[in-house]
Amino acid sequence: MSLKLYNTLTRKVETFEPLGGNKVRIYVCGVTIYDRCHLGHARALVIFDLLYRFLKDKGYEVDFVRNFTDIDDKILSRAQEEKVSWKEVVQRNLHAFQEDFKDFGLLTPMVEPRATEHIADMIHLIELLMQKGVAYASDGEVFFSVKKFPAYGKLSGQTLEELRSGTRVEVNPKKKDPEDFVLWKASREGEPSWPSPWGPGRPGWHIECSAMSLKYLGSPFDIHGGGTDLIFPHHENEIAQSEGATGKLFSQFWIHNGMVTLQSEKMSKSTGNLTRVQEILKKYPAEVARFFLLTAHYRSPLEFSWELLEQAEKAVSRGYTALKSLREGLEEDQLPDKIQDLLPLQNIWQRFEGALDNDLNTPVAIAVFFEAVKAIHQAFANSKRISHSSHQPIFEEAQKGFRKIASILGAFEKDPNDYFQKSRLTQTSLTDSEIHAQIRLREEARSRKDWKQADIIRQKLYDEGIVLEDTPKGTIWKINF
RNA sequence: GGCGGCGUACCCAAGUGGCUAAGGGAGCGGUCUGCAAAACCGCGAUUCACCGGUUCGAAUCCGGUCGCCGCCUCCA
Repeated sequence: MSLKLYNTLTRKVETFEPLGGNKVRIYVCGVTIYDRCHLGHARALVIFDLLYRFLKDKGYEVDFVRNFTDIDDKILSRAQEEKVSWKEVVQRNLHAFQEDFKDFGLLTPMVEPRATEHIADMIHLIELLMQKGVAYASDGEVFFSVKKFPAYGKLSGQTLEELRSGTRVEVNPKKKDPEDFVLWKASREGEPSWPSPWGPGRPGWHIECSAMSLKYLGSPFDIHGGGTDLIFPHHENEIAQSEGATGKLFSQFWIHNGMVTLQSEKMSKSTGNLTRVQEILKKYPAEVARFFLLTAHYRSPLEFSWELLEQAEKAVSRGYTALKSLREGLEEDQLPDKIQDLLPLQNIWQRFEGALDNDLNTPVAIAVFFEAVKAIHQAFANSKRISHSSHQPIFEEAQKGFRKIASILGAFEKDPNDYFQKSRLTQTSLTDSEIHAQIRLREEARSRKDWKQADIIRQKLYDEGIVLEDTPKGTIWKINF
């Protein structure tokens, strides 16, 4: 099975083959830490995390780099607004990032470089660009000369003229051509600055990603990722800088994820049209958010609403319910003696992998998972459970497949009981033992057929966010999301 | 204006030339249950924005129309 990915550079789905044998090198643009992250950031993080997991599973040795932009105009203006130091803004939002994403199942990248820790690398790169004659200094600033790089526009599919016609920003008079972009900025009074051959200043936005990716991955490397909104100008400029400096191809694949929308409009920090990760985690486990982000293909826009998140939660619960039956059936050696339809349970991993091989088609991959979930439910609902079921090998195989799938999705990895009972803090103030005490009281009421009292207890728990289910094995409880 | 993409059931979402148009959620009827919940069974798009065309055959290819979105400015 070979992985096919849509390459923005060629605008085609292409078979992915690493440049360096078994080694895959990926660079993904991370976030600028001037504010709390919203769901759009989460989507990019989750999608590239899935790709990372999938490549590792295929046996590749993956060098995965994801940066933090910790110096730029927004950070400075935020610091000014709040009358705190820019370092404080950075530190606070870095903590917030870690807090927001700690339960998202994001694998730790090989390196998470920060721009401010690579100033020297950027200066070197700029010097190299100056030597090559594609960059020029002007009054303490350094610009990249776009017309010296003939391939400019190859990623965004636009010619220089086309890009020019759309120019809406006022032109910095220090530039020779309006499309030139800044590599190094002169610092103003009170702004952070680093010494450089062109005077004290700070790096432009694009140069950090070139410097850090080239440093940790070399070039060419395999995959460069980020949101579609980064294609122009950020990634276009990265290509210009990196290829201009090295004379070599920068990245062979460019993968871009679609935007998360809110009321059909792109989520964006600058417009305030957003839902923060933090808000979502108050109502749902991170796992539900992660699952939700994978329900659409990564290149499509994904509309967020609380109703859609609720739908995702229902789906996750359904999955866990099946995993719970399967797990307990195997543990207790009480498995169905009949299975109506074996197909959905066979080769689930292969079919799941096949879906992801097709340009990371997570909706199909998830559908494969749910076909198997349904088959488990059917078997357990429509057949007697016996010990030493002749179907045990099939169920064991299915469980292995589920585990493998879960390890790629980064969801359904928990003990189902933990998912149902511990996956978030509810509004409930009740402790485990208090809930069990209530359940025991209700059991007593039920045993004397005092249905009224039993229902009062159940309703009381329901009001506390706890749902009871009476099963043949006794009453169990779940958090009601 | 340029570039890219989308429009599939009540909602979300796959399918990119040919088995009965996946999967999830909601709804309705039924089974189970003291009642619920969960789960199961059944129902639900003769149809894929619209109009033409190509083809033995199209949601899938081509042309046009309408509507929506992203980028062209900081942005995942």
